[in-house]
Amino acid sequence: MSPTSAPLDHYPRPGLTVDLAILTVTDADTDPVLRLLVQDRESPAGRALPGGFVRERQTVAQTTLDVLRRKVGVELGTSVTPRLLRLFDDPRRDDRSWVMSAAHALALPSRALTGAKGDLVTVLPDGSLEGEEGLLFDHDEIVAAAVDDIRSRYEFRGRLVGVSPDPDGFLREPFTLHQLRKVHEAVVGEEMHKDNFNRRMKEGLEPLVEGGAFVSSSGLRGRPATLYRKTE
Amino acid sequence: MSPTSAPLDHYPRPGLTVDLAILTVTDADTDPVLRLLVQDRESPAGRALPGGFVRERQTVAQTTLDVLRRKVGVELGTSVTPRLLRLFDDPRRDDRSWVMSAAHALALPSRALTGAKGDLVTVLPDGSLEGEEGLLFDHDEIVAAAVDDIRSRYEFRGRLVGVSPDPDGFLREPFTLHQLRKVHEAVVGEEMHKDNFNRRMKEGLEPLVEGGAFVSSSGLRGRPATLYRKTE
DNA sequence: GGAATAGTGTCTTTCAGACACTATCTG
DNA sequence: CAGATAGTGTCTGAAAGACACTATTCC
Repeated sequence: MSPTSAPLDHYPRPGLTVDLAILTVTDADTDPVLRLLVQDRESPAGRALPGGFVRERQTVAQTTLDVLRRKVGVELGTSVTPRLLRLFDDPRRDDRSWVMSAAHALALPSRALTGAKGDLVTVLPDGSLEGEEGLLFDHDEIVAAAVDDIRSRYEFRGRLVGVSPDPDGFLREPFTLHQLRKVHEAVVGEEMHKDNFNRRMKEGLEPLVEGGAFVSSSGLRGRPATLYRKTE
Repeated sequence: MSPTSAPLDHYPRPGLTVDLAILTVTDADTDPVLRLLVQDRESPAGRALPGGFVRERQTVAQTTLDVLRRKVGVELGTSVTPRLLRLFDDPRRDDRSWVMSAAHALALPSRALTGAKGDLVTVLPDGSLEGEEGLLFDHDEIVAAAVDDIRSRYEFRGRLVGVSPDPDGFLREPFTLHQLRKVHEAVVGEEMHKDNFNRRMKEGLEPLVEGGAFVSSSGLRGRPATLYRKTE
């Protein structure tokens, strides 16, 4: 960064926005579905991801919180951890001005999105959005990158690579292994073997055995399942 | 990106620079060593990575080529593929102006860096730079991220994860498995088992058997090694 | 008892890690 | 021949995939 000559501000600068692909899992404890927040826009009319400019001397993290508050209508603490996907830098991507987008993926539990402006659209197993024709700008690309990103964190890729039980806190603790598996299947879009899944997940979990903490998870019949919470 | 209201250019914009952690392997075919390009600077005096501002309506890729030409003194085609590491966005990281850095890692064969301005500093196995006191700005962080990045692409992480033989073209084809292993060891900073390494790498290679294409690789004595080139 | 769900045991396959051996060259 | 390097064969252990079985509940 920074040139060897003195004047730093003599050249035109790009506008910089933060666009957020906000992913969540609705009904995580009963019937989990991976969904993405999409909003309506007016100036270029259509559907798009929430986003906003990085204001003076603000960071990307601050801008993320700002977008969540002003555009999404959700107040969140600093526990939010957006993941940078790519920098979208085609100078013609917005014909009104020279604007780059720092595209981020953000995974939030659905309870953090109650009352959020926009629609939670189902992400289909092939990664496309149910019922969406095509988003504005290059936002379809951002969505594809965000879905790839979250799936790569939940898939059993390779073997040694550890997959933590519920890294994004979609489920409220404690939860059963059945519930956890259904969440993972919703995110990845593929079914998983019950026994193998449980075997691997148990390493990052500890059972609640205090006073028969069991629950008849998915329905009415059947043996009650052990409740777990994350270790550490 | 883009707000719902009309005026787009009314707010201050950040300067945006591209900083390059240029990694290479010197003497790839004889005695490979992982090195990083570091330059002297004057305005803040010290050592730093090459970098430069993104000029009007330019892309990151164009800026990368521009930095390579003007700051490094190397002319390269569009085959260059920088990898975005992080966006360094602390508003105080440069006290002269509001400047963000899109930090990129770039792996180049040493022959592409002949005559480059700056020093090729050895990257030690622990990831530090031999003989460097500390780079300007947050460039030490960028170096750490770049070394992690290239190592993650050469390590055998997990099992199924394929590691391609020479993704950055450090070696000129054809090469022996011995040469290839020494290059991987130089990048990762750890020794590897000869037999296991060969077994895995052979999947991405095909032997040259035309007319006894053998070479006495690492020295003078011993059985000559088979030469390989990458498949596809 | 029967249906439904939870949980365990274990066999097979795959592949990394490790070791030992054979093969082919130079001097 | 000895020394050096290239290359192969094979055993072991860890972990995933798959299947079958047992356990506990509600009806």
